[in-house]
Amino acid sequence: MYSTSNIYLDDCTAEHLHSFQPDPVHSNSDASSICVTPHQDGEDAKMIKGSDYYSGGEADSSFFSCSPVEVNTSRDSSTRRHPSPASSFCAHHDWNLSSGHQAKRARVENIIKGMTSSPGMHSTDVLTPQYEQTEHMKEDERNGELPLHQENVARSGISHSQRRPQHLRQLRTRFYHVDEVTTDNNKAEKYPTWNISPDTFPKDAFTDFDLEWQKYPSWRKGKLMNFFQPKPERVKLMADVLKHELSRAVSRSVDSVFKSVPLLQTAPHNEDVGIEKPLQSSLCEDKKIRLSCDGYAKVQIPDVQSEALSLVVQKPRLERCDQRIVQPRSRAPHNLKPHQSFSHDSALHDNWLLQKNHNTPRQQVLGSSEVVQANSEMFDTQWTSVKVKPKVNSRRARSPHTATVDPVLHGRLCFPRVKIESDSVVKHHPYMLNEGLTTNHLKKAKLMFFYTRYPSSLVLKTCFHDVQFTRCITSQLIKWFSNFREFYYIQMEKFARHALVEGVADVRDLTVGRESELFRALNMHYNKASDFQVPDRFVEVAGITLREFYVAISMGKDHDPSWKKAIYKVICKLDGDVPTEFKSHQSR
DNA sequence: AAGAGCCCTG
DNA sequence: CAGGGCTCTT
Repeated sequence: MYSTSNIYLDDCTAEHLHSFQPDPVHSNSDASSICVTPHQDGEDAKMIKGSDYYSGGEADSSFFSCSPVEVNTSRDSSTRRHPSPASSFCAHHDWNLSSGHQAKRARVENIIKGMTSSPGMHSTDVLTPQYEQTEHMKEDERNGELPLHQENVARSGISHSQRRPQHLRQLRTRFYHVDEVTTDNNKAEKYPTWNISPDTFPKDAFTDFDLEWQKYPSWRKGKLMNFFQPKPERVKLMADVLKHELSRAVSRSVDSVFKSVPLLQTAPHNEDVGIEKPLQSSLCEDKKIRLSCDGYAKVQIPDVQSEALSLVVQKPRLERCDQRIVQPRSRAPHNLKPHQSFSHDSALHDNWLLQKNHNTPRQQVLGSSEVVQANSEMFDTQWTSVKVKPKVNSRRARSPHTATVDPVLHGRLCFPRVKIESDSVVKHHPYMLNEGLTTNHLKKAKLMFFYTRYPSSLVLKTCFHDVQFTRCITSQLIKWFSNFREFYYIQMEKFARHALVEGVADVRDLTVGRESELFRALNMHYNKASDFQVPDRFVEVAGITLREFYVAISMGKDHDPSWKKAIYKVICKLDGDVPTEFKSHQSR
């Protein structure tokens, strides 16, 4: 009897299995995915909210193709007794029903069919031609019923928020009718009529029933039949639906909380600690995450709130960072992203932008009216595209730890030669430490060079909080800065000699401006993208360095093998503090 | 002796 | 940028 429907449902099962692919594009054109995707937990739930999900007219039509009969929502049962197009699929049935019974049965089948219509089937493809074949006499009536359906299909321009309630209303309506069908089954004819008020049932419990229906073969194949069974069975089904809906809603809520809110963002904000006593950080290191010898991360939550907690404070608040903060040079502050989630990269980028906002007093004056009321979310836009790159350190790339690390932690730990394609993996392990340095660490180190040419290991540890400091890591960082200095001094010597050759007579004429060639060379090296606002202090230090070289060379000191050391001594004293933002736990 | 830093090289 | 040798300082 219901073989046709069941076969159809089986087909739909396959479709829905496919539709579980979290592919928004796919969803767009796949009606079944509309029904299935909501079932996907957490991350995929975002897709539902996304405009993609309901954006296309095709999606609209697909959605409604799920329930071609639902549009027949009139309470006038007398006009509903017609064979549905679905009944034509049941050509092999040998029942000798009255036309009225056939019509009712066909309607039920049509409901089922509508619920499980295959992906990409436009409602009109399924429904209209057969209607035209079998329902000529009902043409006027259908025209009266379809508008709700077709109007929605045609209304591709309306927003998701506008459409969604309509979807829900129709889903509800559908199930009222299903209930009506089953209720009428209990009546004399054992066939549906359409007299039951929708108010009989808790509407919201069924808003997604259609979706659930298609997700659970047992419901489709078994429970479906319950609609034609005595009321106790039906009530049981309703109860099942309600139970499932409730549990699913709870699950979704929990998932969404844990996925949308970085796990420890809810932890007490510890930025005060990081800002007010940044240099104490290393003293607290041992309270933080420790990595066991086999490379597995061992997370320890400190007994006392300290740097370890601050480690998980992912987003600095600009307004608290520094009074010198002004608007970024090149990015508008309103470039906000609705959802901000922490990631390895975004953290670095936050830092990076915070640095960018670090300006000198002169710039403060100029930009004081544009002080960023920073929402740290604004930074993610630029950084989410950056993937964790293989560690820079080739030596550590050969670390045996790599092989033993939990794959889930891999992304967070930024192990060498691991290309992390999924930010989601990276984002959800805020307690993890990097075992190695990444290119983002290198970028940060370069930016730090604008403030300090000779960072102490303490400063390095403070600024690279997310790195498990080993001797190797420390020496690598030191080596980086050694290389930075090398380039810096080479440039200085080069330009000093060039100035001498040029015939610059007075040292006071030797200045470094932001438009100078020397500055451009330095900026290109340490700030290649030029997206960081180089602090004026660095420009000043560069000028001093240049003049030191100029004087030394002009005085012939360069004949001394160690003539640069005196200059180094001067320059190292010009080191300034690294801005707090570099230290406040966003070193990645 | 150990470590820091510079220099040179690839 | 990394590796290695070298010098210098502690």
